Parts: sequence; C-alpha cells; structure tokens
Amino acid sequence: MIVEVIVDVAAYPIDRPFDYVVPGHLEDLVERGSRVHVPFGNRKVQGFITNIKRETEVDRSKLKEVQSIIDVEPVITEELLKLSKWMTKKTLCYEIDALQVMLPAALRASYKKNIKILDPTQLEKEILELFGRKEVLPYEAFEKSGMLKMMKKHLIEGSLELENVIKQQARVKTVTKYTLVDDKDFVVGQLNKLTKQAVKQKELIEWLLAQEKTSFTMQELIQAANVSNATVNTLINKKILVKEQEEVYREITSLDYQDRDNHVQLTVEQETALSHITKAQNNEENTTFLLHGITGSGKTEIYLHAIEKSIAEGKQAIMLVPEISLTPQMTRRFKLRFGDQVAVMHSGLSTGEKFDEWRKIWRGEVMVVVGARSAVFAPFKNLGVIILDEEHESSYKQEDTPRYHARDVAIWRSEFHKCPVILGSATPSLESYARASKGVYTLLSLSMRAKEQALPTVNIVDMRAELKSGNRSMFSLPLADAIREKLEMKEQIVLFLNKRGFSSFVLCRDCGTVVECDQCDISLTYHREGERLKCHYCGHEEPVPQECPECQSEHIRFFGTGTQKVEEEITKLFPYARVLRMDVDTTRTKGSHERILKKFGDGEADILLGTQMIAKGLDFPNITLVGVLNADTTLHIADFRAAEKTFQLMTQVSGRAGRHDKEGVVYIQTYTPEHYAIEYSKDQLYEPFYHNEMIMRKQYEYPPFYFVTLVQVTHENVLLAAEYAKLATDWLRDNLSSTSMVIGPTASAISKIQNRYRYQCLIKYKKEPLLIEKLQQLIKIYRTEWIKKGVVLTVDLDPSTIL
DNA sequence: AGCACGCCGACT
DNA sequence: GTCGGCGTGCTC
Repeated sequence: MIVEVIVDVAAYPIDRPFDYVVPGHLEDLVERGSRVHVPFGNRKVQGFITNIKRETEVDRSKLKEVQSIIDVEPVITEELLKLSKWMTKKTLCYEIDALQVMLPAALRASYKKNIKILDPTQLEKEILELFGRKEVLPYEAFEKSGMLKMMKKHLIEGSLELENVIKQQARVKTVTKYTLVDDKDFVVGQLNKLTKQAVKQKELIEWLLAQEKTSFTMQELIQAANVSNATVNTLINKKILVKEQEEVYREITSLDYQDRDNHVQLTVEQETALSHITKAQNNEENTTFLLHGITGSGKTEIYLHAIEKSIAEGKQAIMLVPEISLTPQMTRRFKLRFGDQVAVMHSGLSTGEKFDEWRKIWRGEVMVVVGARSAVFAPFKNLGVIILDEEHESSYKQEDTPRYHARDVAIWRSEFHKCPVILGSATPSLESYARASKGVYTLLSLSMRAKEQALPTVNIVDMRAELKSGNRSMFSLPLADAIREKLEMKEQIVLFLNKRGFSSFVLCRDCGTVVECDQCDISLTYHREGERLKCHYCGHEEPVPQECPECQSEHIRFFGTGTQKVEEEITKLFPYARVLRMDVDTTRTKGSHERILKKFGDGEADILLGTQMIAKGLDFPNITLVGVLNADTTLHIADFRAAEKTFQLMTQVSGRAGRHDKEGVVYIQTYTPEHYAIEYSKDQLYEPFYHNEMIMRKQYEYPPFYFVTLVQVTHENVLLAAEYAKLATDWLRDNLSSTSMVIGPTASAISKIQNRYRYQCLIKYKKEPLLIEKLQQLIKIYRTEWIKKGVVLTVDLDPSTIL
C-alpha cells in the first residue's frame, strides 16, 4: 500500500505530494486526512495523508516507509481536504498551509533537535559536565554554552548523536478517578470482613454503596465521605476501588446553565426575514442571505432561531463573529440558549483550551461553534447554517498566508452542505451589498429597532467653526457642555479617538482641506524624512505645503493625536471625572480588555476613552453620551475603503449610546462635516451612503466594480525592492490581458516594516481568466530566481487594505 | 525550509 | 596544512 503525503515543509519544491510505503502493521489505520510521521531527507516530519493507492511511479529505491500514523480518526475530513485544494488555488498558498490553518495549533507539530551521548569515553569533561546526569540535551544548550564546535566534531566522530524529535503539543487533560468495582457481592463481602478498628474503611464503603454514581475524584472522597487519602488507598489495595485516568475538557466557563435564555417574541420584520432563511433550510438551498439591519434591530435573535432550527434537524451550525466582539457577554448569550451544545473558539483561549473545544466539534459532541475567523473550518459533518455577524469586518480576512476570507470559505462550505449562509451587518461591505442588489445574495432588511428604542440623536460638530471662534482645544463647546452635564447626572460617557494606522495626513484647520493626490483622490501621506507628502497609489510626491492650497491659511499641519494626550486634557477640563483609558497600551495583557470593561460596567469610572476597540460590543445601560473626537482620521487614510470604514465606524460608535431605556446623544467632531460618509452616518442612512460611495468606486475603478489583486515586493535594500517590484510589474503588464490595469510599481503606504522596504503593484480587472495561472508563473520565477537575492514577494487576491 | 556536500580564503 | 565561509542541490 502506498500513500501520498503532504509534508510539513512550506517550500516551493516541496509543495506536492510525496509517496510513502505503508508497512503491513499500519495498513488498517490508513485513512485520507490523517496525520503521519514520515522520514524526509535526513529528518523526520509530520504530514497529512491525502491519497491512498496501490501503485507508484516513484523509483522503489527512493521510497521510504511511513513511520507512524498519529490519528486513529482523520483530523481533516474529506470535505476539508477538498476545501484545502480549493484554498491552495484561490489564495496561492502552499497546500500544507491550507491544511494547517484548519486545525487548532495543538495539532501542529513543532520540531526539536536533541543531542544524545553514544560514547562518553570520547567526550571532554566540559561536555560531560554540561550533560550532568542526563543522556540527552537540547541542541540549544550547546549554542548557549559556546561548545557548539566541539559538539559538531563529536557528531562527525560518532560519540554524540543528533536526533530530531517531533513534539506533539496536543495534550489531553486527565483527572484521576476512583471507581467502585462492579461486583457488589465482593464489596459487601469485603465490608463484612473488616475488623472492628477499621472504622473509616467501613464508613467509606458504606458511603460508596449509598451513592448513585460510582466514580469519584480524591477530593470528593475526602470531603464528602470525610475520610483521608490513606483510607482510599487501602480500598484500592483491597481492589474495592479502581484508580483510573479519565479524559476531561479544560473548563473555560463557569456558567450555570440552569437559567436558560428565554425566547423573545419576534417582530413582524424579524419573522419575515427568518421565514426566508427557514425556507432555504427546509429546501436545502445554499442561498447566501445578506441580513441588513440597523443597530439594535435584533439580528442576533434571528441567528439564534436559525441555529435552533438547524439543531432541531440534527444539523450543526457555525456562528462567526469578529475577534474583537467575542466578549464573555456575547458568548454567554449563546451558552445560555444552547447550553453545553456550544463550543467557543477565540484567541483568548490557551492552546489546550482551543484543542479541547475543537475536539468537542470533531467528536460530534456539540452542535454549535461560536468563534472568530478560523472557526469557519470547524470539522462538522452536517452543517445546517453558517452565520457571519458584522460581515463587513476586515478581521474576517487573514492577513498572512493563507490569505483567505472567512466569507468565501463559508460560501464554499454552504455549497458543499447545501445550507444557507447568513451575512449580517448594520453597515454591509460594499461588495456584499452590491451582490445583494444584483441578486447574487438575497437581501433581508430590518429597518426598525426591536425594542422600539429611539436611535440616538447624533450631532455633527464642525471643528472649523470651533477654531474660528477661538477654541483650539480638542473638545468642541457642545461636546464639552454635554460631558459636563452627563457628569453631573452621573451618567456614563464614551469618548472615541479615531486613530488608525501609521500614516498621518496634512490638514488645513481653517477650511478642512486635506492635501490629496490629484490623480487618485487619495490623501497624501506625510513622511517625516524630508518633510514630504507622497501618494501611495501612483507614486506622486511633493513637499509639505507651507500654506493651504485652497484658502492659503497658514494653519495647515499634519494630524495625529494620542489617547494619552486626550486623557491629560480631560483631567484638565474635568478634574473630578474618573477616566478609564482603553487602547493598545492598556490592553496588552491577557484579560485586561475584559477587566477594563467590567470596571466601566460596574460604574467605577465616568468616562471611557478609547480607540477602535471600544466601537463594538459595548452594551451598558448607563452610557448616554458618545463623543467622537476626530471623525476625519479614517477618512483620509490612503485606502480606497477609507470612506466605507469611516461610515461603518461612525455608525457603530453611535450605536453605543442609549441602548436601553435612557436616551442617547452622540457628538461627532469633524473638519469635514459635509463629507457623505459623515453626513449619512448621522441617521444611519446606509443606502444613500452606499449609492454615493458606489459612484466614487466606479469613477476610480475600485471594487466592487473591479477586482483588485495586490502584489508586494520587499527587500532590505530600497533599490533592490524597487528594482524587483518593477520586474514583477512589467512582467504582469506583459502577460495579463490588456483589459486589466497594472498599476505601479509604487512605494507601499507603509514604506518600511522591520527594516524591509516595501513596493507594490496593484492589478485591477473585471475579467481575467488567466490571472491565477499567470500569478503562479510569476511566483515560480520569484521562487526559483529572485528569492536567492533576498527578495520576498507576496500576492493577495482581494486584499482588505492596500497599505 | 533544512541539511549535506563541496570548493576556496585566513588562521594555529 | 585545517577550519569554516556559504553557493548548490535534494528531499518519496
């Protein structure tokens, strides 16, 4: 028997199956999708069986044997095996990367080099001292000790040996249990044989016989039966109790599921939307629904119903949420509704916890997974519905290889399982809404708030006017007044600082003009080196102007403010306010995010000041005022999605105010109040925004009118980075059809990361059937020739940002 | 990617 | 003379 194995080596010439012979004793265990250990070159690696066959073209002398099979049941299902092929092609990644991303980290191998003593008589005493009593040492121990050379000599001589070990991270957690033997007559017999002094043993046996269950932990026995561990051990020796290891899951929540969440009566609108989904479920149609509902319209309730329906039919469900909104509050809701039928997957869990949650899914012990992006690969066998909440969120796109989008994977799986996909959002991505408009997706709308609360009142504050009237502070008068008022009323305030990315732009504080590139309608990025402004799309460059090109004002400067500075100003203006700051600095440690939110929720602060991360999932009844200090920052970012992102963000942030019975007020401070992204976010006017933005996208030839592929080239040396970017761009221009636009090469917006200079080329196209094939050819040239020169080239089909 | 093989310069 | 620099080539 021969198997094809994809080995755990991400390299261009290795990205294909390798054939191995299966030794007789392993033949019964062989299955597609199982992991194996195989010799590869002079080391051992982990791999996946992707095919089983009888014959091979490979020379018998070259063939090696499978060393061992790790899984009794395949960890990659047949479906996921197919999906990995598709992903490999769609994202231009190595097949091994596609396979690995589907599994929890615990199932990925890590490799370790060890040095083992063969002949101690040949070794120097320093080396023997280093070993101490041990026979084996990690390779790194020699690197540190400076005896590397000596060690290598011994390796050649044969007095030391190098061994490569594949380390398995997956650890099944076990607890020791003590179980009463089945044979009750024997137990009673032993009980009667006890001497009079054996009071404790008698007590324990009688207690055990009186219990319903038969298996206990030592702690239970000691506490509940009031005996010592010596007594327990005696009973083990007498074979009355049996000591055994029982597998357990790492417990990640300590919820009491007694208080199951009650069903909420759906509104007419919700019912209508749900009925379409139910119909698709009944007819096993792989419809993709776009559920467009304003904030607070009760999308989650619809998700819960769709999942319930799925479970009722014995089918599983995947519920995806953006990482950032996967708060305990959120998961709690699902746990309350579905109890222990739910697995939870997010980055906050430890490797072991993720492994346990994954195992529950794999073994079919749960029906629902609630998780971030990678949960889309949950190894369910019979899916009834897949849901992406906040479908516009960019976190659904993985930013490194494999560069997949969870939405695409979800749709692929829905075709496989013949089940619907629900994409939910108050502010859908333009792509999705456009598809819904064309009938590719089915649009479902919720236009009313479920609990009939009013939308918060949103005020747009023109900061230009503030400046003219002499207010140079970052708080406008209306916002400052509102803060003061709410502080007095002991209500809570959220202040949002729109700070994003690394690039800053140049803005006129008098007229609001942002210096833009006249070729691209994208703001120019300020570069401190040489005080210059650059366009990261077409490469245009100019010096920082001394006065505003529109109004000749001198109040023109680059923009960028930090949360700390804002905090200082708040303390100056409102000395008695208690402020909590939430940004990358204060949330660095695990769980700090939740801690800050809990503090705020408990009323330990009046003002919560933060960046992007407070835009979502914040749901406290006492928040009645939301202030956005600078709406403009995301607007002028050098990305074609800037307006879309700003609109989404403003709508999200506003939604934080007045979610319960108290009315909410929002102040959005901006230097460009007339921009449609700001204007329409005031009343959550999605559709007008959509139409306006579509006009811009069409005019500047961006998605959803054109597809975009980003090719980035990096190198330590600027000149080489530019040179190879040009080679790549020219090659693409020569090889793609003339209807595709190949733009560049230009410096990337983030021109240097970790001392590597970045250049890029953007391909815009409507139809390019040969794109994948041509990109594969380009990658081949890069992998076989350019890579030697230290060049790194990456290709991102459908990038989420082009910075 | 890793690792071995192999062919040329600066040191005990 | 040897150690060790990293170019080249291979992995079922």
